[in-house]
Amino acid sequence: MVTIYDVAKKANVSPMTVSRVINRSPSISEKTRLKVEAAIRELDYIPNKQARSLISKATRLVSLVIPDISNPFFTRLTRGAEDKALEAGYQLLLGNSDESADKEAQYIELLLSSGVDGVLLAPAGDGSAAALNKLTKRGVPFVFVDRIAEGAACDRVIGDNADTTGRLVRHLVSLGHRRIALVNGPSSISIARERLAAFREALQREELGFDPALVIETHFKQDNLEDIVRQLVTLAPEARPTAILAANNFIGVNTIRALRQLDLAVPEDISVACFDDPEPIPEYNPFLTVAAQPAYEMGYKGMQMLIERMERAAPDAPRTVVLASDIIVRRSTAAPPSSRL
Amino acid sequence: MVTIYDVAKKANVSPMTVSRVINRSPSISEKTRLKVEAAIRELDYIPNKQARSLISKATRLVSLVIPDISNPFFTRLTRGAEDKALEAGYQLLLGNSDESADKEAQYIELLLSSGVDGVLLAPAGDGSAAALNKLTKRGVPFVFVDRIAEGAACDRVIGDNADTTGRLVRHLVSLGHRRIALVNGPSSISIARERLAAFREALQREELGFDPALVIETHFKQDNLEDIVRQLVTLAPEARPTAILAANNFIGVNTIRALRQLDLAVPEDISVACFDDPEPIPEYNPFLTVAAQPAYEMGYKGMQMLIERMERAAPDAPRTVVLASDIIVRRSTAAPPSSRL
DNA sequence: CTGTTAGCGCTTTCAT
DNA sequence: ATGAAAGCGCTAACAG
Repeated sequence: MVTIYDVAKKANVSPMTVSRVINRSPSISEKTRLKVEAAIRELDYIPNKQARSLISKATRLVSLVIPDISNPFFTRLTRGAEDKALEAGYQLLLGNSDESADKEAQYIELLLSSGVDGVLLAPAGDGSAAALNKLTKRGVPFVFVDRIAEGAACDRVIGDNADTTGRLVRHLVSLGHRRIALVNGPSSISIARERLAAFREALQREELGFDPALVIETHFKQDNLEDIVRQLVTLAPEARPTAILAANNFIGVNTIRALRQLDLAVPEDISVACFDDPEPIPEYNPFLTVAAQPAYEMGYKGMQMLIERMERAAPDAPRTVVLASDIIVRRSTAAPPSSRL
Repeated sequence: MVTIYDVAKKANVSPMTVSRVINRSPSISEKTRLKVEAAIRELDYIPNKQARSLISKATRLVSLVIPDISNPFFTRLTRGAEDKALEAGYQLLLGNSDESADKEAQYIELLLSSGVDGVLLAPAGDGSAAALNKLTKRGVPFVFVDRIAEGAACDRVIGDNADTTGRLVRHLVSLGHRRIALVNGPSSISIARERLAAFREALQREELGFDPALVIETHFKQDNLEDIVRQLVTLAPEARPTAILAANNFIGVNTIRALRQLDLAVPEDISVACFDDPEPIPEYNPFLTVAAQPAYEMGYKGMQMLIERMERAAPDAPRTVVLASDIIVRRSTAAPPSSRL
């Protein structure tokens, strides 16, 4: 391995001078600098980050911890985070928590020993707070994206769940739907709580009653929704929902699969809309009506805020950035069957 | 920061003893071990990886360099790679090359100074070889996934392009197609070359002539394919293709978009099939007929081979693993218009 | 502008 | 089974 000593010897200077050249110290004569740079090139010298980090306590490593990179929403978010990280000279360590607070905690433990400079996180739930305390204790800043964990005061970039939910409900009501079901994520996750609260408010605003039987809680990654959906569609005709709002793209897609298994046509028999676009590639055969959250921007902005924290360029008080969604109306929503009689 | 010295003092032993406990050295008395472990827990001590790496020359960091995480094929591949890495105690550094050899080279430069133990790579093209030489020179092993760069003898996990192309062509021919176009990726990328060669062989096997006008080279990330597609569909009726084979999911999807813009219906007017499924989530409204490559397995197996290299548990000779695809017939392919008259 | 000294946190080596 | 000394590659702090 080539070290500064090798370079120093070749350039006939002290190791410290080499260090100064690497770090672009201004107090180096042009002549010496050129001499050292030549030696560096000749020897193909690359500074050892481990040694530097040992002194500086900074690694230029950041981590992004998300539930699952396979979900197109998080894929886009990841791409945004990576782009910003690279721009600022940080490298991105990727971790999937699979919506498990345990796996997330394990991962954070790993990060602690890797010495990451910061963590961008879509927490698996409020149970994340314990692991996050360890980060705080070690002075590793973190920022929430998409979701937050209760009990941690830190920067966050989140979607406007109230507004978005309201607009989705508005869309369905404007089509003529009066009984709308919500298939939600676990209430341990902030976005599920916010979406439920906004759902109730939206129903009230539309002067529709709230029927607890039309709200079902499942997991954001649950793929078999047949039982849940059957429960909804086998309600008495006057209680049965004519539209289903799914709290994320996974639930949306799997709701449609379940409806198909139950021989119900979307949107003829029942309408479906969801949060987050399941389509990864600009549309060619899109089906689901969705509230498309700006996932790329969430990742990008979240990383930007994290970098500001790491570089102590942010005010002490936690900041909140709220991003709006686009409602994209596609084929999965239409007027309810009754209004078409 | 808590160091082994702090732990040593608290446990009334020497730092070396603490080091032995951390590293599970067998030559430690049960009693001492317990004492040290208690001190570690009390002080919330976490070993500093930078210091360890400085001595061991290993970082337990691996990198995955792919063209674009946004492509569902690479998303799945990434998930496979991450799962295997975590299993083996490695952390994954993610890099997007955007199909640019320059960006890839820059990224590899970064990796070199980060001291990654190995790199899993879907090279942007044959131009990658130069950057890869630097890895070789520094003794950093790398493994190819999905694609290879000419001029580097290393392990690889690739798809069976010959067989897959043959089966896709077979499918189209069996529907009655006689004139099939290939919209391919750049010939600087191995999979594009292999798919073209296999395409020619398949046509020959099916006793169809090869028409160079029906092969068009574009980029795997090009999103506006209108000109290219127009060029194909405005050929004289007897020369016009009745089916288009797209060399990846992006090209497939954008071919369909372009056809739509040209007011051509798929599959009524023209059939389309492609490599790699553009669907990220188990089917709910799939349209494109595809050759689904086992992306997750590619990532997983590739990472496994890389780990074997890093840990010197592999034979010297480069290994090649070839994985087969599934042909999934969906709605975008049907009999050609002529046969339906 | 350049060099010397010391030490970051840990482990290797050699003693005991 | 345990410890003392030296040093991994680099830079902060000081000296000149």
